[in-house]
Amino acid sequence: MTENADSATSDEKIFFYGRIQELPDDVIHTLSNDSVVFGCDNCCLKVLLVRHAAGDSAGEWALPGGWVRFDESVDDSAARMLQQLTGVHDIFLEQLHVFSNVHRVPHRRIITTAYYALIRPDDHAIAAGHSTYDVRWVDIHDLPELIYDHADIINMALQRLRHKVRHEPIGFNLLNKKFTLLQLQELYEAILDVKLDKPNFRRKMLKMNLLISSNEKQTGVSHRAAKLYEFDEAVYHELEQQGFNFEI
Amino acid sequence: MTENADSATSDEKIFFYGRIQELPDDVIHTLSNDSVVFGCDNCCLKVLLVRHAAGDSAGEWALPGGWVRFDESVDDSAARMLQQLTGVHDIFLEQLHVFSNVHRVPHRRIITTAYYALIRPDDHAIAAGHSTYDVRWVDIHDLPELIYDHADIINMALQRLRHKVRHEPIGFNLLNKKFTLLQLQELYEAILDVKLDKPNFRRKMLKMNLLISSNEKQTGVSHRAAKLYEFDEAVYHELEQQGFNFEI
DNA sequence: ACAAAAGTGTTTTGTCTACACCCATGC
DNA sequence: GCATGGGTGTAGACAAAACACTTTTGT
Repeated sequence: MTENADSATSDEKIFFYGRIQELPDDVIHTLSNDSVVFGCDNCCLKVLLVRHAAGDSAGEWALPGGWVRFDESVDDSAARMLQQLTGVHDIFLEQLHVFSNVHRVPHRRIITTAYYALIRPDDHAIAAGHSTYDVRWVDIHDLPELIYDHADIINMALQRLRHKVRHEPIGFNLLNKKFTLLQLQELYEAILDVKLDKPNFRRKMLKMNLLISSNEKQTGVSHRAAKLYEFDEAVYHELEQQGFNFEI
Repeated sequence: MTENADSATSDEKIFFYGRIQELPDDVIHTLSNDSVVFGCDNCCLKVLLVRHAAGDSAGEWALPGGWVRFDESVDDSAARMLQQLTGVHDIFLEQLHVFSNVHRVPHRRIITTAYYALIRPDDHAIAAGHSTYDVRWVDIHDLPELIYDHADIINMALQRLRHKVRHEPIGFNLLNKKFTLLQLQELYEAILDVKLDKPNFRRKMLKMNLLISSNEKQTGVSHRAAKLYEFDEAVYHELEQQGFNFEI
């Protein structure tokens, strides 16, 4: 993963690549990346969107994205972009799909590899605090109009997230390291847009043996404090080898 | 889907793009496609590989692949390549992953979008009958050494197939339109590399209501002829809307 | 008759669901 | 003491696994 975040000029290259007429020399001009960054706050599923503060594209919302440099893989370019945007690395980041319709960007041929990323509440602030551009968490039910095919990209990302979250324990990447069972349940309810039965959800989760019960408890709540759990990645990978099937 | 299969020169462009030093003008020079074409024969899972008959790459096996033209999407480029290779269109064809390591192809920067395809026994002959190049079905357990990162690509495709086949009824694309329940079972056994219980498998399948029982029976077998079934796509899409979950 | 696969039935075991219930804590 | 969520128990419906069994057909 390349990591030369010389912000001043790099940021210029990251956002709204489509609108920058003079491209840098070190990028592949037909290839970009775009990321759907999911976050979960107050039981709402949100997506990170960016908007140019000024210029002819002012006011238009888009997914954060950037160019692919000659000296990096496409995956790395997406990770670099995310690192510059959120300040966080080692984020859950996976390829979603290549969007390559000939006319997806007017007057240009730009093929984009779309990614989806999951980030924890602890890291939300960093993302939202970007200065030069308008960067904002937007509720998934309340998306503005977006440039190009970015709405399609979000759509597919959401479908993929919904599907994947039911078959693999990736949801944990949307929670802080330690969480209560109810938080986990509410996360699933937010993503899948369903109501789940509390006792049954608890049992199902606990029976999988994927949760390490820390000895800590919730603090600052006006009711009985819940136990905090952590996701046990090691056990998961073991079980995975044995053909274990995570199902929610 | 573009369909100008002027074989003579087009075939030249399709195979072994990596070895062609002079690229055509109408393609994006950094972008290719590669497809893992799965077929199932005699209860064996196979992959379609190609080999140059002559030249300095003679004897080296590779996935069938080609360049992406300026006037087509990447998906279309893969479909076109497959159509030229197998003579069949409307094949099951899905994006797998973008492979973009900087050094995946020596001395060049080529980013490939990998696909996986499923084709029916009825169409195997066409594929294998290609003239100019060596095109061959190879058992998945008996793969030769492959150029570049093509082994990785097959690996990922196999993983994806195994995963997907358990959660979505895509396996039917590897069988002819009409099939017996045992053929279906053997298909699953070949893909997943497991033994399944016949009575239970039958019941599970039939209970899903995804099979139309034609009134025809198997012919030319030296035992009681089995009923032939067809996959009912219409019913599947209905059930899918209602949140139906195909699980094997 | 026998082989080979088609197809059915049954018992056991476990898992999912729905819902009733008690527990701990802050206000 | 009551609201709020934490956490447990349980009966009934339902589905999975294992395996014994009968039926049909070609040789």
